[in-house]
Amino acid sequence: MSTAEETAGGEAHAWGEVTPDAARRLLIAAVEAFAERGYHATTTRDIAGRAGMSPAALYIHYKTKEELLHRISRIGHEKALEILRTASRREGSATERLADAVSSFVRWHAGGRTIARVVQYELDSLGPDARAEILALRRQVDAEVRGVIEEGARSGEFQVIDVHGTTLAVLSLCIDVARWFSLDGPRTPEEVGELYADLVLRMVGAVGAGASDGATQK
Amino acid sequence: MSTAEETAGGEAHAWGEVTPDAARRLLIAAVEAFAERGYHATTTRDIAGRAGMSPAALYIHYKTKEELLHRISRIGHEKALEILRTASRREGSATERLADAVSSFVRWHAGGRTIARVVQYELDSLGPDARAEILALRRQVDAEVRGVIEEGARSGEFQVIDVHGTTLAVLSLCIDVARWFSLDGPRTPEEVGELYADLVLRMVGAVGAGASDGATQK
DNA sequence: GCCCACACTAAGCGCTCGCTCACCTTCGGC
DNA sequence: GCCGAAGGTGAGCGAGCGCTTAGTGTGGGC
Repeated sequence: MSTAEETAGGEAHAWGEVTPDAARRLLIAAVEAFAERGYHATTTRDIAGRAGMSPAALYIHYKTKEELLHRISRIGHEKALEILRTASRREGSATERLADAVSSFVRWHAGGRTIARVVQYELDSLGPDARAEILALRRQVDAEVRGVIEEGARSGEFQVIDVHGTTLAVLSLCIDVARWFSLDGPRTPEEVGELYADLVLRMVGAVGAGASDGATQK
Repeated sequence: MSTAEETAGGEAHAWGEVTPDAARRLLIAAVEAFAERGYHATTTRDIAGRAGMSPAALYIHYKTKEELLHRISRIGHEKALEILRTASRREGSATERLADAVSSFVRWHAGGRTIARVVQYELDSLGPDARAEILALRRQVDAEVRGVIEEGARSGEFQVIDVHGTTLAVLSLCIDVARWFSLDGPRTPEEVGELYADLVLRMVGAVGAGASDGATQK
């Protein structure tokens, strides 16, 4: 069996901010287990075992199993928000920024599929307080994408009828990548990111998008 | 508390094929519970309670809790496949058929949100044999949508670079509706269906799609 | 070289889970 | 009007759950 760090740790997420070392190993083990089996089907014994520790060791670093999910969810959402902010606030046209946002957001959902699955699908397993905190982060994610689409629509770059609905659809498309993507599949995260960026530009009616020669972005 | 039939039964799915009556009530109760809390977080006592029966009654009609999920999953996937087949095999242009398929598929995911959630997100909770059976149905769903997109691409109606990837994205968009849609939200299932049909026609580069006046379909 | 704070383990507590079993109704066939 | 099958119940089993507690090894400060 491989250790937790060889699999989830290789997913381009540093987890550097989590200390001490044992707490980080437990967190990575929990991300893996939650992504594979779901929060409720994962036992604390399984998490501790993946981290190479006894079941009781978990409770030295975390108060409950739910605290693990809460921490994972917050770190993941903060990372997702950072990715979208970087893309949407750089210089460039709305078209360029939307394409960048979608492709990098999709790359994160595909490449870091284990954490993305936990972030996107285990939200309901959190208690009311923790869920409320995470939902606030999600509203910021939504606002970031909506902002770019709104700008493009106002400037005439995009042809959008329903900005809120289209924002929802764009995020929806990106998020669902975490459900179906597999590293064993025929596509790399980069390829899916590029394809999806092109599809989204078509959805918003960006000028020049959807031409027969393919993507307008590189 | 309301009974199972008042809520999930009102979701425009007949469940008529399930007999006897007690078995149907249990199935509807299970759909509700699985959709709300997830398969693993749902107890057999909860299901039986919602159906107004004792915990032991469940085992007269079903061998295990997993058999309930299997039955629900198969019925749901068959319904989904039927919806897509009806739309994709009717007469009309590829544009009309794709718009019809997307809008009716989305309406089903939004209006029948409880069963759609179970169908789309509890697949991994099935055992290997049951999952294999359901995956075969999902390949048929995929093929149905891909067929329409392929026809439109071949005839020149659509401008599609990657047929498989675009099919994946279209289905992805529809399926994710089950995750976020709420009847308490600002949109009706019909409105989302129309919006999404328009967005999908833009994605495939259908001629006339994405004009400033909105949807090309009614 | 002693000591204690710290990280960790072995054992197990109380509870709830999926599921079973002995028994009880109800009801159509004759 | 008796009878067996079908459908239901109350009680509870064995297992595994989240989590706790008493005790152990260890490394830095003095």
